[in-house]
Amino acid sequence: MDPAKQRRLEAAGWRVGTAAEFLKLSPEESAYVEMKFLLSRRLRDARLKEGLTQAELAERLGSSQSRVAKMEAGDRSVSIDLLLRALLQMGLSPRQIARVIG
Amino acid sequence: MDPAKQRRLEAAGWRVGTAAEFLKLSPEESAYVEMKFLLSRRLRDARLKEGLTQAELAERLGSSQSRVAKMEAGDRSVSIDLLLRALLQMGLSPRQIARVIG
DNA sequence: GCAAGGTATGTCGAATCAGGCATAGCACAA
DNA sequence: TTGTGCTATGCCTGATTCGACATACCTTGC
Repeated sequence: MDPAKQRRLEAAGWRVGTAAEFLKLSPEESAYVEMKFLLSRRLRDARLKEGLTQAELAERLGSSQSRVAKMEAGDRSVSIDLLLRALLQMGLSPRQIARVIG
Repeated sequence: MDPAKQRRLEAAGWRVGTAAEFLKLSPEESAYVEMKFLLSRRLRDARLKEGLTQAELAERLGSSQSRVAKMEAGDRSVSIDLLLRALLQMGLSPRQIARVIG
């Protein structure tokens, strides 16, 4: 957020902070959520790069369109395990995956 | 395995191969298992480096000694999610974790 | 030998996560 | 507008994973 906007909001009585602050996440929880977010975004990029729909990717993964949507959204019901398996299935190497989270 | 030993075994009628071959793992499955193994070994190293017993680490993680043993063994019942959370709890940064799997 | 401290293994009930279905939302062409 | 293709969301049910407990299995020192 740009500083000017933040000043305007705070002048209007709003408190401005990060999602982690709002949700009272510990540093470890924040890092976990961040890693998950990065992996989910990478999955979406990989799918779009191959010109696939969520349904097509789902079929390739042996899953469903709705689950792919949730994977890409970093939904609470999606584990990092699932994201990692999906990315490996998309042909990413462990090294490439490491670059995503590091 | 050293070549001489392999020759001896094969001369005795044994077939020699990798775990992945024996278990008929796809490349993706192999990579997944490998990542999990690397993470579990890193957790053990981190624990020993701090001079903790499994029980002490378990308490720090809000878990149990038996589960820590399984984490370090890369047991089937242990998810990569759990290993990642444990490593973050041990103070590793996402960057350090990336170096483990990459 | 055996006792103690640490680690591994098997099992359980509870919690979480999986895939799948239904359907809502959303953008765009006809 | 309506229809069509794609994506998002809510819920259900079964599978997996969780922490926990009991107990077996080492080592090491007595």
